[in-house]
Amino acid sequence: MARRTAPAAQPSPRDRYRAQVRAEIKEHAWEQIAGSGASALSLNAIARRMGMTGPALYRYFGSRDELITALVTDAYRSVADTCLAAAAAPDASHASGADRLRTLAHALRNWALADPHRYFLIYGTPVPGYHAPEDVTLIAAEIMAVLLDVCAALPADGGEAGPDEAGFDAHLAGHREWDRGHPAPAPVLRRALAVWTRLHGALSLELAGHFTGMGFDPELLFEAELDGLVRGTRPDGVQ
Amino acid sequence: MARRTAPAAQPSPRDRYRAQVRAEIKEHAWEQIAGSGASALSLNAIARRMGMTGPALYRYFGSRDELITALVTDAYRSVADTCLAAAAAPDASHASGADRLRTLAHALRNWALADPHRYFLIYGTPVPGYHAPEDVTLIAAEIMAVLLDVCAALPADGGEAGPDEAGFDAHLAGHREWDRGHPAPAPVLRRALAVWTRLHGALSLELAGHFTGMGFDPELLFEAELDGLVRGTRPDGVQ
DNA sequence: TGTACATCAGTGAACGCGCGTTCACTGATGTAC
DNA sequence: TGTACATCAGTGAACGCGCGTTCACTGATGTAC
Repeated sequence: MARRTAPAAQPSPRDRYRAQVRAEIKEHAWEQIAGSGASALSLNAIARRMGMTGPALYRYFGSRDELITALVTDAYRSVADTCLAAAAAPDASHASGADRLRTLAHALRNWALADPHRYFLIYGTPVPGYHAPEDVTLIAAEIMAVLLDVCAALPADGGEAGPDEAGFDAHLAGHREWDRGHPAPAPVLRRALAVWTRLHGALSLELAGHFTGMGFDPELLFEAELDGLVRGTRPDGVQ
Repeated sequence: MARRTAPAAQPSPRDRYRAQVRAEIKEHAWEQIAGSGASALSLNAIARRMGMTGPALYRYFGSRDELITALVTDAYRSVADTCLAAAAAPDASHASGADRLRTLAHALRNWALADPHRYFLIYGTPVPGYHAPEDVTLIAAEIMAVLLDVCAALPADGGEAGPDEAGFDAHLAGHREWDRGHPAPAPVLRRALAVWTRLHGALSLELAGHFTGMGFDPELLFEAELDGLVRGTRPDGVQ
């Protein structure tokens, strides 16, 4: 009983080594993705770079797909942790909703800029034939929950919505299973979705290089969009 | 002189055949991209599907990269033509700026939904190591020009901009080489960029399947975002 | 209208390459008594 | 403390596969006189 044969027991040196090699494999995988994209990920190439032979990697990952799944899951975990940390920053409790949203957005942008390929592995072109495991949908829900919390803390949007905005609010009121029981009213849900899609829109075009050669600073565009989101669609919403 | 040896002369039967086979190769290429993604594009596989041998394709495309370039260029041309046609619709001259923007946005969405892989080939994860030819930057400029025209025709945004929005306007006023001489003031440039990034944000997340399982209708989200763009950031802007 | 020639689409063999994955194995590390 | 055994990381050979690309060629199509 105290023999530490239980699966969650203290890690043995061998376990420690395994975890370390697994991590090293993933690091090399990220480097390779950065250089040649996710679909060009090659186990043999990774092994070569690590001074090992290809088959050795099968001790650590059952297949190429399993490795990709681990990378995707790690990426999701990383962005979710980044968002959670930003929303729970030391001064978050004293901060206004607007400041919290700004902090969250900046954290997301910095995360994306730190490793664009990691961002695209999640939010970019879907890898054909690849289906994400269920874990990531849970992590994605964590991100949505944080986003909803922050948006709920924003000052209410005082002005009236446009017809299609109001229509979407009405629709959301009846299709909000995804909010996992969050008490926010439909306009807040819509605002959270707007935060997601607008920040992604500006960020992904920037990362993909669509603004290069246009001359303006993508960061300022991001800030301007964020400004609009913080202030709400109507100026009355300004606190 | 009249011997039609000039390059732009009437197409001979052989030229016609060449063009037809080239088109057929590209069609099969698109099918393959739809199934396995752009990076898995294989000349041999295309040839097989066409009942030919691999080397035969080298009569039509000098290399795999040349084929991809042709696909990218075609995709850009197609989306640009779609936008141009939408902006120049028969009733466009009588239509309000708001209606023209709606028409343009809907045309873009339909174009994207008709072939998501084509959309992602342009706006998705950059193909690593691939650099687009200069043609496409010219086509991209055409798209921006249409967008600027339509946005310039919108009723002015009556309300005052937020600090970061105003800051970006000031920045744009000094970094507008990309507008190719369009006379619109900076706020219009900003609005055009917002149209681009917001529609792309909603559209790309929808196409990538990030909304599946959330229960709401992505089209209504698109409409709501479009609503906000048409009405401007301030309600005073409503015509 | 008919013949000689040039053009060029497509073939088949071959090149070297890298891939994912399996399998039987060696040898080092850790465990049990 | 020492010996016998089990575990397991990593190797090397092999599997079948598909890839992009080249090359010399065949045979049909079109052109010129």
